[in-house]
Amino acid sequence: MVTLRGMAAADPTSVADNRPLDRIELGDAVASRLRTLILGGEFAPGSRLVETELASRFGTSRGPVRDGLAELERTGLVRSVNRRGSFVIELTAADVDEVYSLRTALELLAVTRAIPVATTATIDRLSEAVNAMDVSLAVNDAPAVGAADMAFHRAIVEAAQHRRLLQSWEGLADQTELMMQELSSVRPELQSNHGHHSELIAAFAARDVDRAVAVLADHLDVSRTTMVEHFSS
Amino acid sequence: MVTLRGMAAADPTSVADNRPLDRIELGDAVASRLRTLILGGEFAPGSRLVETELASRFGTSRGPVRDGLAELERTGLVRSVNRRGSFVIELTAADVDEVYSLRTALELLAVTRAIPVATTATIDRLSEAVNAMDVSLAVNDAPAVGAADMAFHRAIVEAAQHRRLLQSWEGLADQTELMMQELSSVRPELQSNHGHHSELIAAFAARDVDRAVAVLADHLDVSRTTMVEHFSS
DNA sequence: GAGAATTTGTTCGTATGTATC
DNA sequence: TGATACATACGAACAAATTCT
Repeated sequence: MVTLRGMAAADPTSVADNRPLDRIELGDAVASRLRTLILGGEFAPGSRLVETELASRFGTSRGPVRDGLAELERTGLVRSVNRRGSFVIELTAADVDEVYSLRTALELLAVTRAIPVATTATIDRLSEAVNAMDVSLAVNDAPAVGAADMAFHRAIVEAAQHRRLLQSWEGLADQTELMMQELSSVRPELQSNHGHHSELIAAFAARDVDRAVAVLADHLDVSRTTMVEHFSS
Repeated sequence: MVTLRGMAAADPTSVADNRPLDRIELGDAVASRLRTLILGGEFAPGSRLVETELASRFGTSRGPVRDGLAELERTGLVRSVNRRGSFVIELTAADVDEVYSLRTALELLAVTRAIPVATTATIDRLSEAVNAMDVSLAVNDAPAVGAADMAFHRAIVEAAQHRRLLQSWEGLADQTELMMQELSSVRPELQSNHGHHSELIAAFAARDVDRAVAVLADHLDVSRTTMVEHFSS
């Protein structure tokens, strides 16, 4: 029977985001906590993620754990094989190349679409992200620097107001952050390209798409080179 | 009632999707068959997808149905809201714009990376897809034309040998095919740009990246314009 | 607005497939 | 290679939330 309930529902993404933690579905909570554990190094790359073990650790049953693992598989942090289980991804130089080439394509599209619709609020958000990065740099908190760096890039992508673009980009964000953690734990001095970030904000303020594209492409290329080098050795 | 498991066991060779159902998990089977139903118009855009109804239709429990719905949510064909259920997406002109702008960015990256590593096998696969499209055009099988068109573009993306690029692109393929079905059911004469496809193959054969990028960008822009126009009215 | 019905989220038991000794 | 242990895939029932009458 056709009911009236099929009508357009509210935007699910806006519902899921800022909500008290105990109201979130367990599957999302599992994904969130497991993500933190992986990015924090608790589960090293290649580790097996056993459903029953995670279920008892998080105090739920295996159902929500399956949901959470599926979500993290979507973001690329976890890889699942039929009947064999789930594992934390292991990153090679080829993976770094894939992530950065794709991020470049996506973020260049993002600035192109973002600048024409940017407001002062957009600029403010970018500046805040840079400030947060400076603060974390000052206290030598490498994980926080990486997170702030990604927040900066996320702000650019969000400014494009392009749902599918953001979704694709999010499929690379966690993997990028994992790379950053791995790099900064060995070579903490290689973090940040503060100059690039400021230049990019200036290009946004001037609504100069060409310059923003050039700066961002250069910025990502520098990062990519550093990363590829690290993961090749 | 024909169950997925039962059907696979009874007659593994001739299933509706010509895929070996007995070797894949039920969740994937549900996703595959539900995708065909949606793209075939059985479930119209906006339709509610009730887990219990799908479970009885496919002869499984709700577990695999949930897995299948999650998979189709990943490809963008289905949208789920916490505690409210899953729905077939509804496409607006804004969605068309998003899909095509993102597809353009992804497929331009694809040709750029594919041409340097292309072999004669790559060219063959592209030609086969064009031939399949011609055959379907000759017999006025609109859904098959759309499927063959997407197979052509998929061949380009696969040729880039870039896992994450393919994954991102697949998040748009089903949505594009849904658009094509909706368009061709109303304006069947608007399908195909055969000239563009041949030109693109020529550019591949000549290893001319610049020309391939130009042709593909033009091709996608023409398609986008047609689509946006249709979905605006 | 309250209660009933429907539907989703969750839990747990069972069976099958995988890995190991 | 064969048997055993273990983890995942699936099914069925319970509980909570949303929608409809």
